[in-house]
Amino acid sequence: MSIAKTYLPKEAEEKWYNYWLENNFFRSVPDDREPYTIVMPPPNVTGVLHMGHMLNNTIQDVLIRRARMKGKNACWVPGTDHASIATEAKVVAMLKEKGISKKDLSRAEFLDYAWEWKEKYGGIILDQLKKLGASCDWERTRFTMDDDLSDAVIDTFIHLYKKGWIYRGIRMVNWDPQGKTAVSDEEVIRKEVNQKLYYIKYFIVGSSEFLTIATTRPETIMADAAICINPNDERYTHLHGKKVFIPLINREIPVILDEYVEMDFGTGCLKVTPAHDLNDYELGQKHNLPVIDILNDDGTLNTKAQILVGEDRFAARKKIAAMLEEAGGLEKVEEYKSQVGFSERTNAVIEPKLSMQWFCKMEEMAKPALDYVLAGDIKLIPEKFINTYRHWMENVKDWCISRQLWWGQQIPAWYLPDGRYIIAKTIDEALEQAQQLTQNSRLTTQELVQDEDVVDTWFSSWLWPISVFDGFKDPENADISYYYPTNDLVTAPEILFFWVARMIMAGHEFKGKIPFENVYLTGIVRDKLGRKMSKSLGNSPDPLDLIEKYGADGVRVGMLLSSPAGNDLMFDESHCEQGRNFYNKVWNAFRLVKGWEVDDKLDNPNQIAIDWFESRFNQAMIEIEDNFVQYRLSEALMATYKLVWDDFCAWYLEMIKPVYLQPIDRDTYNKTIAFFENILKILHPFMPFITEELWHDELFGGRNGLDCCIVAQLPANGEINSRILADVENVKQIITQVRNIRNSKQLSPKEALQLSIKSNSGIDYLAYKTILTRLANLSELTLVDNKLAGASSFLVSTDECYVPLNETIDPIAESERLQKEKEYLTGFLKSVNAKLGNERFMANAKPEIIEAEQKKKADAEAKLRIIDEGLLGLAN
RNA sequence: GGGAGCAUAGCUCAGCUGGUUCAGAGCAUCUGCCUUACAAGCAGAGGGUCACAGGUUCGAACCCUGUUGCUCCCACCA
Repeated sequence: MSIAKTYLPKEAEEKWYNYWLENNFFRSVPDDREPYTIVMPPPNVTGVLHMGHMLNNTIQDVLIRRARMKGKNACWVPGTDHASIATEAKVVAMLKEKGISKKDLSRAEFLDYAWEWKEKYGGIILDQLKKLGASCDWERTRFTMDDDLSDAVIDTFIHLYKKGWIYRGIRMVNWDPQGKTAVSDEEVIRKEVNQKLYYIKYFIVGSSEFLTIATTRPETIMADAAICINPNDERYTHLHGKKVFIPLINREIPVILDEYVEMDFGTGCLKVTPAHDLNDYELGQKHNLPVIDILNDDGTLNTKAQILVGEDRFAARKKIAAMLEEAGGLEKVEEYKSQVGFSERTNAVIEPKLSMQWFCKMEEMAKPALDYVLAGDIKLIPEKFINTYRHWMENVKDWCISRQLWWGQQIPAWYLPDGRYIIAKTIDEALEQAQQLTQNSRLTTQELVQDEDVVDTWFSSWLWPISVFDGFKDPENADISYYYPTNDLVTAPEILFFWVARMIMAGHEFKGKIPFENVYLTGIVRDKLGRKMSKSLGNSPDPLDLIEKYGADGVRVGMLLSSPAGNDLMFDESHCEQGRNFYNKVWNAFRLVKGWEVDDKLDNPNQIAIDWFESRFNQAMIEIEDNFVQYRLSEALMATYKLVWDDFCAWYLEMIKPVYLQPIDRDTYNKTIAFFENILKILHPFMPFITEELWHDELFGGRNGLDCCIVAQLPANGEINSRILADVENVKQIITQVRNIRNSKQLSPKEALQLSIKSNSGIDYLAYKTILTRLANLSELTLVDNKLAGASSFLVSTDECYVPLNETIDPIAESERLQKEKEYLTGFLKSVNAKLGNERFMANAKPEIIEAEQKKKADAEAKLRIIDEGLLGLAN
């Protein structure tokens, strides 16, 4: 039977994922063990797996799997977010294709379609995560619009309302004319855009004079309520108290005075349009100006505009400009760069719009949430985000939580015929309260109208760490008591405010506790050119294609290889290739060991190699653990990678590998299998599939049933023999040097060489004879007391090594080589001596540093002596 | 406009409270090898005035100041 040279992951991936599922390895229920919990940032139901998800969920899975293998009760809760705007937009588009308009549907009918859509497409992204190997407890899968979770949303709304933290008011909000809803400040993305600055003439009433204002939005002139100038602006004192005509529609508006206007910006005259600009609104409030809203919800002009009614705002802009031009009302047009807000969800240009919305007060909730982070109760990784977080929390603004949509939790406000409203969970409760309020017991539910709006999606996801464990329905239930607070949250810095900050607030407000201990903020996945990977740019590879090509293990390794926390990840497919090469290396190490035959009669000649690797492994375990503690996952992986590839494959296996077709002794064999098993364990969190596949191979005892790698326990810390580690370093150097001689003399690797060592360090190289002979391909190894003339020589620490060759050594060249080395050592020694002779150094440096310097000095002096002897020998 | 961060080999990044380890890793590169585990491999090698300019220090990639370039976050200048 022969085993393929390359490992093909596909079959194993499906087999083992199903096996894990069938045997409930992902399942977590409270027990005596210590819990380790992660709640997955719920991806949007509309989402398709992208590289950001891949990175995020790979990290979470590595953490979860490692915790599981450390004996913790690991629970990873998956789920999806209903994403009201995005989903509603998708459903509207889907209906449009069917020839159905949202307007023609009742709310209930629309929601039926939406749920149908969700059932059909909403699970796709979670299924994709399974391909990656995500070991979530799928039985705990939640959706932010599950009945329980929606109940929690309504309950918290009522709770906060009762506290006086939720209120209703007319405010200037960010209006998304495409989604036809308000969005929160955080959902507005500002981008610099090239615009035109139009200079428009406003004629003064009763005069042929005019003033000029500069605006980027000429289509809003019909909504102007005043022109504002700075009272100190001497250019315009003659305009005080005057009125001007709005061009084209000739409506009279006053000239008002306010120091808000910058004299040296533009023309120093500002058109005040309270309905369409936040500052203008405030200015309007101050000066009692009327609010003239000339826009419909979809961004077209309404009848109040008087002209261009029904035209889209951007079409109207061009037309107004043309009309002004024609009427001679346009002085000039300049190119101008300015910030424009775009909707995060629909990418439409945000329109400031005055409307009645629900708000949630933030100030009091922000305070404790900030304190948790500043006090270190919650750690942000990397720490640099603490500053950003603080800045936001200290300047937090009230949260506009209502959305003019149907997909989501409907606001539990019930309006009475007289316009007053009741906040209640059900219509019956509302009726009861309404009857009391109005003293009218004949009031019926027919007369109550529920608020049409739904709450912001984040108003449900901020409850996620609590609501997934039913912490609202049943605050003391076994799950929430056991799993909450969760341990790690892995998410993108982009949603630090949207989500992370608000979860902390909710955790404090509703549980009196932090929701998680550590927040690992991943970077943004970018392409090689540094551009953010996005669907619209088309620069993002399809993760499923990558898995198909490199295997899930390969992609996981690829994602992790260069992704330090908080730093952006320049994604390069070659990393996945490296991941694939890596598991193939493991596969081939397996093939090697698998091919060995054991002879029980043989003695073990490899004890020293075994002792060395054991120490090396234990050393690496500490290093890896340390990296995990610091959330340096890519470094933990790299340490593992080097341990497996370099130490285990390139050194250890080569040291003990029997000659072709020769059997191996029982002891070495068993120890090697044990090492390999440990390697499978530490690799498992990174590469779950191949490790599980090998774990069950006959080589490792043909395990079956519940004995799986996924639940194997990581090896305990073992002893580290630093002496052997140091000695082997010398041995390895000698091997490399001999190979180097062979290489530089262009000798065949097959040609065995003689090696003589004069061991000044006291290392007994004969103990390493097997290793040296095999790896350096020696015909003979001897220890000598004297220098060997006429041989190629090199120094490893203070040990002199001689390789006699069938050629005469050129004494001049050799002398030059030694001279060069001597020069370096002398210089080095000089600097060390300078330090040791420096009073200030001796006074200020730490003792261990001084000690290290003294050791360096001794080493360098010893080497110098040896070189001098060599030079002397050559001279004779 | 305010704030934060980054700048180290061709690329992606380490470099912990300043101490020579003539600055490290992985990948890529170059040379030689199809050596019976692996060419998705093996062996070996080369490669950096640590962005620039000053300063502090016995000593600076690391601390301070300035300059340049880049990134991100926040902000209502028409």
